[in-house]
Amino acid sequence: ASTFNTLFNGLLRLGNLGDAFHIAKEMYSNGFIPSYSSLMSLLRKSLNSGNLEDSFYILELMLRFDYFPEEHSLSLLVAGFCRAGRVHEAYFVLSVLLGKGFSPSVYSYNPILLGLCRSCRSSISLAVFGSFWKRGLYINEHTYAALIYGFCRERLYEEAYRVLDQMQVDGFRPNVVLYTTIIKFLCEDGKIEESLGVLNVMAAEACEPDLVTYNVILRALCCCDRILEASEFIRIMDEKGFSPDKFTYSALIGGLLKAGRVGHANELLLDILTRGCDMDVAICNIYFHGLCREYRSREAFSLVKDMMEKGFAPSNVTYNTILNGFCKEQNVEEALELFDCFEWVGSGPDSVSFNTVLSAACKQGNSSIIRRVLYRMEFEGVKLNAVACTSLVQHFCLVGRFSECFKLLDLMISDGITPT
RNA sequence: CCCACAGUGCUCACUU
Repeated sequence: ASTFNTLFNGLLRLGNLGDAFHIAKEMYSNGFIPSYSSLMSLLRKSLNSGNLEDSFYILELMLRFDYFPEEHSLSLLVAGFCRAGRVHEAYFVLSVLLGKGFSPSVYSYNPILLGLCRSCRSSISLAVFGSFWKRGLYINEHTYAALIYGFCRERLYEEAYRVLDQMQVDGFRPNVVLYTTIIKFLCEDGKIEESLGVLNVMAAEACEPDLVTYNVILRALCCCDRILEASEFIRIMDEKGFSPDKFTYSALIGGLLKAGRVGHANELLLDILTRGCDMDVAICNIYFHGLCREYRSREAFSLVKDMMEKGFAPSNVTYNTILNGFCKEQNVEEALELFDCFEWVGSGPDSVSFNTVLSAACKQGNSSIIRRVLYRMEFEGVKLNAVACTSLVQHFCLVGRFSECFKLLDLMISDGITPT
């Protein structure tokens, strides 16, 4: 056993997690027991490296030795799965632990509730919450917040308000973040009056709105061309000592553009850009988008390159905007070539990047480009989503290839993609 | 003791 332990700890210290895990498994099959602290150390390192799979198996091995994980590590694993959209696995981990008599903390089960809510399964989330409640697990304001978030997102406001009431009955006070969440969903759903009502509730509850709250409301007001009310809010903000940030500006400009106030939007945009304090990507992207809308996408692209020389860091949205511009000008083939010219950030081109070119190719009926885009998506591991499927279905219907349409519909059903 | 959980802007098809 001491040989194994020495080896295990050495590998661990070297950061060779794979082999360390292997040794631990060997120990298990030979009837030796590694120490709790060394297995926890392995789990922590694995989690820090961001590998959920390995971490999962390490935890599984620990459970075979009847070791429970540290709360913090467990929450990292659970939250990691949830963030990756793998709520199922997170839930599985937690239920196994519950079955063994372990009592997880809010940090481990709140992410599951939120994960369920993010995937539009708020009712299930509520049921899970109910079962946790019955087991007597402690809950906190985030527990309620997750449910309220989910119900609002699914536009089930009655349910959301019910949870909000219950929360207060249970002795928790809703905070700014929670109220702002509700306000945001109401605004997105076009229920501005109701969202302003929530603002009044906040005032009654002595809960002060913050800059985020105001940014949400300003955007909503600008979107439906209620500029006077927006200016009134700006005055109030000023009175309260809030100074606008980059979110405020992009919310205002974006909202004005949505309302078709191109002139006002440009005025504000140029004002900010020429003042040129710190260049914000999102605000620059709005400008690039404006150029592209006027069929000046090449100009936009050279501008991006020039600005990069001066230290500007484009985002993937910047690149997607340029792609969209090229496609609008019917240069779809060239847009596809641009994929290799961009210095993509993070995990590379995303579904919007591909959808932009794919939908343009579908509109043109250019099956050669469609094939190449699909191939590349496969290669990059980007899955077809509702937007991509809709574009393709439309294209196949147009060219009379109905069998392909049905194949796509099958794929959508099996992948759980909701048609629009 | 610390650490780990929720809210805001910019880009894609359809719809209009």
